[in-house]
Amino acid sequence: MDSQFDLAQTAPIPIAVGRTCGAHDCDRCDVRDRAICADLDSPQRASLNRLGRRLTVKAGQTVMWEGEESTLVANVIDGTLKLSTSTGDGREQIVGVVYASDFIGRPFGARTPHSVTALTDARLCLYPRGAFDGFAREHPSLEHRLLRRTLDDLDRTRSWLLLLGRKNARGKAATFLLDMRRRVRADEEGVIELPLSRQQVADVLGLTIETVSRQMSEMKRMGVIALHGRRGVRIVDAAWLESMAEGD
Amino acid sequence: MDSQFDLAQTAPIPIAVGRTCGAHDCDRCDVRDRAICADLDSPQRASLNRLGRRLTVKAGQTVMWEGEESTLVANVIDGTLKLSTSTGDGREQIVGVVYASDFIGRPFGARTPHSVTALTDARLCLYPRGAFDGFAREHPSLEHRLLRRTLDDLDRTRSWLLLLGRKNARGKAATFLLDMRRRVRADEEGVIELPLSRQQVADVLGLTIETVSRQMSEMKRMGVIALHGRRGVRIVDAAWLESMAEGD
DNA sequence: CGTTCCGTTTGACAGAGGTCAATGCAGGGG
DNA sequence: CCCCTGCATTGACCTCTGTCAAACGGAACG
Repeated sequence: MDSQFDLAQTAPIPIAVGRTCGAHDCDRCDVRDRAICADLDSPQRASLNRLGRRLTVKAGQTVMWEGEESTLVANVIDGTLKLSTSTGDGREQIVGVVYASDFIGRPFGARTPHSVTALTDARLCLYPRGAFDGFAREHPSLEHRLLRRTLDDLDRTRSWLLLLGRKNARGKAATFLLDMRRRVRADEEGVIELPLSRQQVADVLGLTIETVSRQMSEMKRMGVIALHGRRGVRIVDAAWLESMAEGD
Repeated sequence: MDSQFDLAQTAPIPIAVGRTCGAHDCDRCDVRDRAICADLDSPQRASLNRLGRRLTVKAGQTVMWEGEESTLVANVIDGTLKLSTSTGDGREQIVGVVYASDFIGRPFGARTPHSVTALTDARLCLYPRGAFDGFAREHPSLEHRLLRRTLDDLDRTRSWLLLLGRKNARGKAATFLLDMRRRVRADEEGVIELPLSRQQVADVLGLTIETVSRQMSEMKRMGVIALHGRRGVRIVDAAWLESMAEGD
């Protein structure tokens, strides 16, 4: 149901092919004070760093597959990735979108419950799961950050249940745009560059690409938003959008 | 959208009205080895116990309200409760169902993101959030249990996104029944007593009560399940149900 | 044992969104 | 600079699920 884009690009690329480089300098890391390692002191960060490695992935590459053994976890240094699952007959649902400083993978568990695929080129800080688990158990401040982050993820995911279960297409599209406004920085003219294609937006919202397109077009016609090319959106009337998100 | 049942019973009952009793004996607690306090030693459990109190709630009572300040967290000793959110115009979505030994409330956060309402009579082990947070920070083994539990919750919630976003009514109903089979013990004849009314099942699946009812009736007609009264279900052909859950 | 209440089931109908198909258009390559 | 590829938009149609309404039936009560 997702485009051939993903299938074509991800199938032949095992994770080892991503470009890895040796240790990097954690003290100068871009996401140092937002990632889960933020509360570690410099020597602790260094020893965590020794467990892992950097990985650069290109847009479209899949880093982890749904249902496979959970062997890796990672911090996102840079870029945007999607978490997704599929039904037996191939319909896809995106269950999360992660950004710089977010954490991916399944610590303390045998299987990765969803696939992780890069939406943009991305840089990761990759750790073997077993080693990470051990390190985490010995560093409560790390586990604490991970716990808070997981609790936040859970809250956000549960609010998405309300969207998928009870909102109509209009409300879904409006909620999505408001969420993007919070998560993606706009340019000087207030235009947000969506990290997702129309199909991927549909996969987030539990809709078809046609319905998403129709909703966007109609909101544009109404003057709530303006569209700039395929990925650009400018929110013209945020209050109106908010009322739509609640279902009017 | 949920029945008057909830509104009538929950509105006038502030939490303080639930029957509380003094400290209980943690060492003899029913859920002692499954709840998050499982890895504490006896004196640690005792000091946690001193922070909290027992609370007995009746079916229909709401223990926490969506959006209110997060002042309480709790272990479920016994009974079943639902977590729910609503849209501005009153449509409800159940975002989780919790059972004995589960943990409820929002530690390390200002607001409770969803309401918690008892589906059956229930007993809770209630802690002030601030005190619990402090205790948790000082006891990594407790935080570790909480982290694992939260990671499991997140996985389960994400798989529910797939259900709500991409499955049809048939697939939703079938998946729900299979989930109940795992979570609720059947009697000698294999009959599962659902902890949810039809309306509540609808609120879990993002459907209307009529659609749920029709799906159940048709599955009965097909011989996949048998219905016993309002809440009883016996799964006759689990394999068939599983194929329906995947979408055939 | 009958009555009432309320959750559940069933039916008829309508509409939101999915499906299928054609057209439009942005962006990269020759 | 133009063409070509593939995503996006638009349109026509149909299906699934929601809505509204009525009938049913189990449980509690008199």
